[in-house]
Amino acid sequence: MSEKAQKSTRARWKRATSYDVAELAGVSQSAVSRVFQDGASASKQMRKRVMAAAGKLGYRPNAIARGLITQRSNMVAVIMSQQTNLYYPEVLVQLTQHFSNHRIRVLLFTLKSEGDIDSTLEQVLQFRVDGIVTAAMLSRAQLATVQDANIPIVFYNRSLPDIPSNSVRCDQEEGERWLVAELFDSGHRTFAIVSGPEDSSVSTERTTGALQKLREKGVDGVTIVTGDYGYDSGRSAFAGIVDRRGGPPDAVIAANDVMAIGCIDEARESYGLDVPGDVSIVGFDGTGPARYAAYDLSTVRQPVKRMTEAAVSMLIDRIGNPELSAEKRVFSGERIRGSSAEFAADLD
Amino acid sequence: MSEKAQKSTRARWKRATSYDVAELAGVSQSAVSRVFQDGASASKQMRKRVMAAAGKLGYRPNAIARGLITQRSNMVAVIMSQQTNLYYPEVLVQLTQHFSNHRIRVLLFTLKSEGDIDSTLEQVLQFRVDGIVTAAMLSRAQLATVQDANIPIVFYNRSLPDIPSNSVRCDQEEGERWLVAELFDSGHRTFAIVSGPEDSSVSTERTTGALQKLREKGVDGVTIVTGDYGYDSGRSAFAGIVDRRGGPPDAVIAANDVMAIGCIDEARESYGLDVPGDVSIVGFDGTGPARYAAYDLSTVRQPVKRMTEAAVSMLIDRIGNPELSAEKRVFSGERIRGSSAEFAADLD
DNA sequence: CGGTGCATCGCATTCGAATGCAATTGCACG
DNA sequence: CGTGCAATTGCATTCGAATGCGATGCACCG
Repeated sequence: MSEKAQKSTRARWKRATSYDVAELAGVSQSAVSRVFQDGASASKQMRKRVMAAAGKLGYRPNAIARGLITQRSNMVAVIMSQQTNLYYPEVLVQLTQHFSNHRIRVLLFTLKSEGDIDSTLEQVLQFRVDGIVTAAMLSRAQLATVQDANIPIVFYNRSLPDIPSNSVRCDQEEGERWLVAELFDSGHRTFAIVSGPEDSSVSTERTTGALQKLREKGVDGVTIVTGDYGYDSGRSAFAGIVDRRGGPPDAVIAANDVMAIGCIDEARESYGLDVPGDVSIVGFDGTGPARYAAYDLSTVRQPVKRMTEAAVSMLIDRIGNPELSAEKRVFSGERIRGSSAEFAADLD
Repeated sequence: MSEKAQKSTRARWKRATSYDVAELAGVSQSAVSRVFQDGASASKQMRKRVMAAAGKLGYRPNAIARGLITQRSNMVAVIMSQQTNLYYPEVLVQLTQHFSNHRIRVLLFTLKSEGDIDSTLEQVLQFRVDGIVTAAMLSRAQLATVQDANIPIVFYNRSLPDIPSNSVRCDQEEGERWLVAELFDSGHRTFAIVSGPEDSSVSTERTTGALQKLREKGVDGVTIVTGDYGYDSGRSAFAGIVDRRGGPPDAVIAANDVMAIGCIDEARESYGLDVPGDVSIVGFDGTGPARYAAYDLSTVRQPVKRMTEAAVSMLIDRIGNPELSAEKRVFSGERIRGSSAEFAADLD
């Protein structure tokens, strides 16, 4: 196993290259290269000799050098805005998993704020990734930069209107409209919204969807407070709502599950309210905690598995064929009726 | 911005190289290379000319090619066993963040099971990463492979006993002993343990720590059931415990917070038990949900920020100086008294 | 005005593997 | 045993940037 002694001229130890293997096996470097490829032609005995020598030297092909000559790094960049949103880790893991089935590796980029994309993007481009999946919004100029560099890109849960670009997303507005409709139809008349951070496009869409339906139903006087997707911000948001209105509304619509849970806890603990008796609270995402018995949220679950699969296959298709025209795929969320909101059970 | 028209002989578009820039600027390729480096010597006007040409061509240095010649990929591998454990995503994000402060990128590897490390490791090695952080256990042979390849590696939350290797971890056993001691001292006498998956070394340590202290206190007849770190497994684990014992124990020690929450829900909902009145339940990790008012777990929080910082700086030190001898850093967890377990408040 | 030293720049080579092309081998068949 | 075709193999070049070394220029000093 560990017979690396052969050339260890004291300290400096260089990793074996295909030339070393070739020399030891008494063949050419190209032969070695071919043995370590899939479709290449090499005789059975050649394979054996080369593999033997390679094993002895502990040789493995250098993916960096390979990438240089083949113009394929076999890496994709995944860009995520570093948010408290519990929902992204799952996305990340799924993406990684699916890509790895195609022998592609994920190079991870997280953003402190959605602000410093520019420098991040520069990095991404320098690494010559084969493609990009971004869960952070890009400006028109930034997208243009990427396209000029000829790198396929897929937007996750966001898309630029009127611009041909690839995206996979969950219909946030539709989901939110459903939640509101259910609340309204089961008798709720006063509403408050806890939105996410200002720079989150997902939050914007959710808020828009909710307001749309509320307006349609003729509801006004909706209190809107801003959170940061975190638990504490949910709690203080609820307090803020009660404060501003002088009492709780019939229903609170939180931009994600975690804040919804924060609202519930604050309602119960600090105001002694019954949820859903006194106030109904709904979330969005359908992440783990939404199912916890103490909360049992009504929410909309994003079909993460299907969405990530779609993103991966769209990207891979474009890597293989850059001429493919843009495509946007929109998935409906799965509607979940929990018990933290009083929905009329017989409707729908 | 988008003046990429210059050489677009129809379709095939090649990205600008340092030679293209050199030609346009009327200087040598080495000059271009030097302008794009930190410590290199280049006159002010040279900088200007080159930057102008580079801007016109949309040139950016090719990190792949650079990596080949400098023998530094500026990438590190992070290996995580794909687990439900809510706690890892945070670790991942933190690691990425800290590495990026050192201009190092994270190449992510997730494992379906801790089993297929071998193939994963092979991949890692092929990509010539500068270092590795692993949150999955490696066998002795696997570690040897990595060390033979001369790649610094840091274990996260696990370490090989008796083998000089770098690791950063939280003292799981100590934390668990504290939890058990508190429970015992406040009167609990019958115990059950919900462990994590068999192949999770972290779970093993936690269970060991708990059993240690229990034995020390003279407790026996401890029921042990196995879970998978997930919510549902927590619920069924509790049911299994009651089933096997013919009733609930005084206290349940879950290997992580999520399973603890599952236990609580099952106890309350399916058995009508009061937590912590009838049964005390403790967890481990100190992740977000542990603080939710409905659960308010007694748990041990891992100091993620400090641990990840430590891991990153240890690794970077070793990348800079491979001769540094091995080091193990152990952090104590932060002890959190929630209300899901009845601890005697006046002690300690 | 000649000499010394430093900053700057270009030349040529290097990193490790893939691949087009040509040369060689092997094999089947007549 | 000769021919033809296909499968192997080797040679030489290529990918894009970094860097040791030598050449040049310039300032400054005596």
